[in-house]
Amino acid sequence: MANQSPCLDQVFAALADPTRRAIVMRLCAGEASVGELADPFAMALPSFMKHIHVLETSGLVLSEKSGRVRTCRLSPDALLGAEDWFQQQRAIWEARLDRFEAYVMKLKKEKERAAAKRPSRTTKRKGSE
Amino acid sequence: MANQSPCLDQVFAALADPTRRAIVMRLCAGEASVGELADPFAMALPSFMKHIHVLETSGLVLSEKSGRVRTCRLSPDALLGAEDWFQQQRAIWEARLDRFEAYVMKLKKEKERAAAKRPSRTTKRKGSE
DNA sequence: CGATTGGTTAGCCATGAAGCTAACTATACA
DNA sequence: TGTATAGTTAGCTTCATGGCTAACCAATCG
Repeated sequence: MANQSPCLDQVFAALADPTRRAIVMRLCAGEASVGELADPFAMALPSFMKHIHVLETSGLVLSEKSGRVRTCRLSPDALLGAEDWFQQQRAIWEARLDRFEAYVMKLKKEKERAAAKRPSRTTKRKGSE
Repeated sequence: MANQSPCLDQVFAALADPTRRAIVMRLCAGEASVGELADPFAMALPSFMKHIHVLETSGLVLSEKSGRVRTCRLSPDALLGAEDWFQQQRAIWEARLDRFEAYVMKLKKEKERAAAKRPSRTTKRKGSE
């Protein structure tokens, strides 16, 4: 019952913006100052800083200021947490698919057995593979 | 150079909402009607339908109506696409970490070699691990 | 010291997202 | 045929987001 997702909200929201995804991608390659990060974007600094702030409050990015330059780096935990979520969903999804496949196989076998018993009923299924 | 992300925007935005994540999780376990999906949520139907619509336009969910009931199911592609994004970032991140580690190792060796040459300079580094 | 650079704060605006109610459509059931 | 069920559409509020400008620190550098 524990709602383990209060941070996923913010992580996904942060990653929903292409600018912020680009920042994350850039930071994957190594830490950088705000100015360096902002450079490729045609955007006023304050606007850009908002993105940085969103990334920070989501936990995706850490930063600290030394002198007058703020250096940002990736905090892998949030990223990994989000990736985990996908993997969990995929696990459930795939488990279901396996069960479904097993079910289909069972049906198939039963049908074959039935067909063997009374061959009168010919191939009368529609597009079921 | 191809900007393969116009959909990631919508996928991540869709997943940023806990209601919609819950819907996705529910659909991982198998398809369901809108009514079934909406049942656990204390929310007016039209509001809930908006979430369904967001999930559909993001490509995460497919639905079709037969009779008066609309049945929803997960479309795994978008989910996998988003998961891919994480894996790509992690790959870059880890490659960098490896390079960084190699670099640190190199520094370490050089330091040891230097220390072996002139043992005068004792342990004079500050908290660098 | 004074100017420049790098970032920050404050405040404004437009848009969109998330919720609601009310009214409507269309299928299914009696 | 009439009524209940399952969604849908329309339209409204409220609040968050993403962008801007202008003014403001605070380190550096000449």
